[in-house]
Amino acid sequence: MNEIKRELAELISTAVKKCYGTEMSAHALQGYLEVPPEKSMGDYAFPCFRLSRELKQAPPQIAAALAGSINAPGFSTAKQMGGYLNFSLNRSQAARRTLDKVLEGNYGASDIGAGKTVCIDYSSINIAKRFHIGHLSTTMIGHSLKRIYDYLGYKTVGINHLGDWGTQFGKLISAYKRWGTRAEVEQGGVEALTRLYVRFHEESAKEQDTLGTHTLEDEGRAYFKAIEDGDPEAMEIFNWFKEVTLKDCQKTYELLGVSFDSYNGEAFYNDKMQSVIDALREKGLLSQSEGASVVDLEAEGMPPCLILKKDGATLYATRDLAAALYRAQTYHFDKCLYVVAYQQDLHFRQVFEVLKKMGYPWADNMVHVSFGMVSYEAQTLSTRKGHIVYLDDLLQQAQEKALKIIQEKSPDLDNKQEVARQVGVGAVIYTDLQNNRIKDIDFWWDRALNFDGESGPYVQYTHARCCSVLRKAQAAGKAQAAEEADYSSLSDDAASELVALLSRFPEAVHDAADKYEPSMITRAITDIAQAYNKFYYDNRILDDDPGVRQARVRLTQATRDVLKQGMYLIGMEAPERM
RNA sequence: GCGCCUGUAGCUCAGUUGGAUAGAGCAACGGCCUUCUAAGCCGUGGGUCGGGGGUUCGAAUCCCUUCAGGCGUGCCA
Repeated sequence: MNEIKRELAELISTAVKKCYGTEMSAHALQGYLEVPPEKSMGDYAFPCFRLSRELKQAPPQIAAALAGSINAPGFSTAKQMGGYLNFSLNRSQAARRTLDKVLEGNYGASDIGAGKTVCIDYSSINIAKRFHIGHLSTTMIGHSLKRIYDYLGYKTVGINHLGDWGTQFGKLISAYKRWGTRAEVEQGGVEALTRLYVRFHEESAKEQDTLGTHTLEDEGRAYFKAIEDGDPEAMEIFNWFKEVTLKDCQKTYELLGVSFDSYNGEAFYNDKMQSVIDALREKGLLSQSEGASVVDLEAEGMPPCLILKKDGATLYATRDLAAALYRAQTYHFDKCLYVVAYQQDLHFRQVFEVLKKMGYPWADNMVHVSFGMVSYEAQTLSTRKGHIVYLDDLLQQAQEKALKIIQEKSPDLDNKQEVARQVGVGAVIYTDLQNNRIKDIDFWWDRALNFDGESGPYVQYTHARCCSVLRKAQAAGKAQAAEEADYSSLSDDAASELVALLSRFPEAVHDAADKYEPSMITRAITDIAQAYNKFYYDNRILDDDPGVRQARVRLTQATRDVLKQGMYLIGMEAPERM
């Protein structure tokens, strides 16, 4: 994966053999290689403490012995520093190799996923609810993971597991039939549906307080029963509500650049649960407890998994089991990811455990990719209290702010609206994928709309800056053939740091996939942008010397490509001017 | 009560399967545009890595314990 590390590991392996006569696999040694805390110590370090036991010698002596027997001119020098064996790469050569590799194209891509399928369950919106900031993480983490796995050669299936089942939809139909009109819903979209739903609750509460009756609640339940039974009128209205919701959300998805391969949600699995229940019975896993049918998980240290209520109705877990089985049969996945907030941690552990008990070997390939909660100015999000930030409002504000800055700083830009969209939306996405997903997010407007420092616009700006330099290079007809580049001009600290970061980008992509952590890519491109900006100030790219100029132009090209690819992998667009 | 997660600079967070003097950004203050995009760059200040034990040549990282916060804990999803 990282050629440089691999070769260093081979050098160490050979040296160990030569000095001590001991066989140590380069592959194992490679894992020990690390980056020293300071540039002056070298580019890679090998801690010899790990070998002292086996080689029966003190670490500094091992380091000294190995350093003495390593001789790789033109590649790297090795020296002993305390218990470390430190390598200083030949910077020109490292630059040449890294840039050649990056500029080949598809840098960081891989075929390790060839022939394998990953299902990703993300976003999973609820019908008749507006898209708000609480839905952003599942949407963007899932979308990013899809792009990352695609890039590593996997076949990916993006699934929007719609929340389209439950009594609330019966209530919604009841409310619509009592107080709603077709035109109102056509025009108002999800907001109109939400108003109807809120009114239902108000009227129902009023009814119970003043009359002590439950006519509305009963009516809502009856309509849900009608949906369950496939009543044509109820189904017609319900399906229409679904369309209205999806149409509304589609606008936001388009803005975010997010798409799905399947919208099979809870309703879709309605007729697929009986076979799950039958299978559980057959395998003798179902037991009765307090009137309900459950799978006992006491041995696994978990509360029982509820499969059927005492009235025989199915539950959330039943539906998720049916969905898992369907996905296994339909997609033959090698991995099935659920990008869902950590509140549902226990639920997924139970469902996965039940699948395991059912004897499905693929049960081990189910992963709950959990993430933190979103609050708004230190308080819980609440639709009813109006303490909420809708995603389209956030994206709108972000775009407006971006446009204002563009008008200030780049009044001559042609496609201001377009760039404002890319930058505004990019800022929101970046912020969402900036930190480890497990962290809770407390939303504050000023933070969300921060365009300075470590931010989406910062990375985009650096990319645009690269593009600008490259345009100038092109315009001046100064683009030279690759062979003429003088890589020794990339030996300064700023350039070699940038080269080192570029060389580690493929590892970041792999790590992000392994850990289901898009933020690792966000961080990698932020570091690269920082390194480039430093390099940019220390050096004049379009130097008069053709060889120097060519080397710096190539480094700029490589930076642009990696930034663009990295942004793509987290779902950001990369404007060429801003 | 029990289970899971989180705790690092004033704030938001990084910190690679344990490694060298714990790093960024924001905020504060001070510099840098007659040179390729100043949404940028450079500098200054700022830390009992929640506390206490332990393992180790070495701990922010692993183990135990304790404190604080969040989430979950049977018929919602």
